[in-house]
Amino acid sequence: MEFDDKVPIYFQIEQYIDREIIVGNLAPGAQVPAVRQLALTLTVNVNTIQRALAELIREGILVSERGKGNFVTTDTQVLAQMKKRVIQGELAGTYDHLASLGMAPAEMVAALEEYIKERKGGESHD
Amino acid sequence: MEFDDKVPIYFQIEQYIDREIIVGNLAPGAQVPAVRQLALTLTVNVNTIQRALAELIREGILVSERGKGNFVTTDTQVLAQMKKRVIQGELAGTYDHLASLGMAPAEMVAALEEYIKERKGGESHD
DNA sequence: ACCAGTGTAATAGCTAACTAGAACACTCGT
DNA sequence: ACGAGTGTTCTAGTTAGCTATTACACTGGT
Repeated sequence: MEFDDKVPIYFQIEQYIDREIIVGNLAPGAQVPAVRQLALTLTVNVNTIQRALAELIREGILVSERGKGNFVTTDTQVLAQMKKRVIQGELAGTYDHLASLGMAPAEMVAALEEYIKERKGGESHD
Repeated sequence: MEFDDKVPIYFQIEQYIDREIIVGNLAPGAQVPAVRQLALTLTVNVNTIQRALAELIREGILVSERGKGNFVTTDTQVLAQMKKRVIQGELAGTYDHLASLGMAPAEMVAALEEYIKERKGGESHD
């Protein structure tokens, strides 16, 4: 997996797992791949995986069962909150940044629409 | 100044100065505050300021004149490019993140509009 | 009882980011 | 020539993040 070297890997892994859950690749109650397996897949050290998972466990997103594995919580309330938090966080960051560039809310929407349009036009190559 | 401890301070300073230029607080040709002054204002070390400025100088956004100071370039072309790059980068990040959550472009626009609406409603407190 | 698979913890070492402090180089006004 | 203000460079030390490696603890199947 590729990481942005501007932000801690353990944090990016947290976000990665959040997304896997939101998208549905990891359903409520499902077992998360073993830490050693994740370490291989993401090509990072077990300790780094552990650090990411520890935070998710602390938040109640994951539940750890020693000797068995780590599992996605079945508390859909918690998962729904997490999803909302992730999306709101994304939008809030964009909003704040664009606002600090002197952009009005309406302009932000317009800019996003414009960006999407441009992106659709020229995404054949890569 | 407050920093996000998830990303290097020198990088956040780069972005801060980019924004000051885009907004117009730092006009083309204007002198940037002295490094020691910036260090005080932003409560970081001179070396950290230097590292941020060095990158901006490398990019041609700033021009360094030893003994005189650092100045915003008068090359409006470079500044326009920088502005576009900053805004596009912002939108691209949001787009990619939301797309990885399984969101379609139209939904992103809707989510942003929704967020703006909610924000307007409850931003009296703080 | 054993073993394979799992999570957990601890140690040691590396590097990037940041800080502190000092020294150096240049410009301008006097 | 000097001094104040500026950028530039260097050394030393701290901390956070990551890696490598090892050991420990628990579960479930045989």
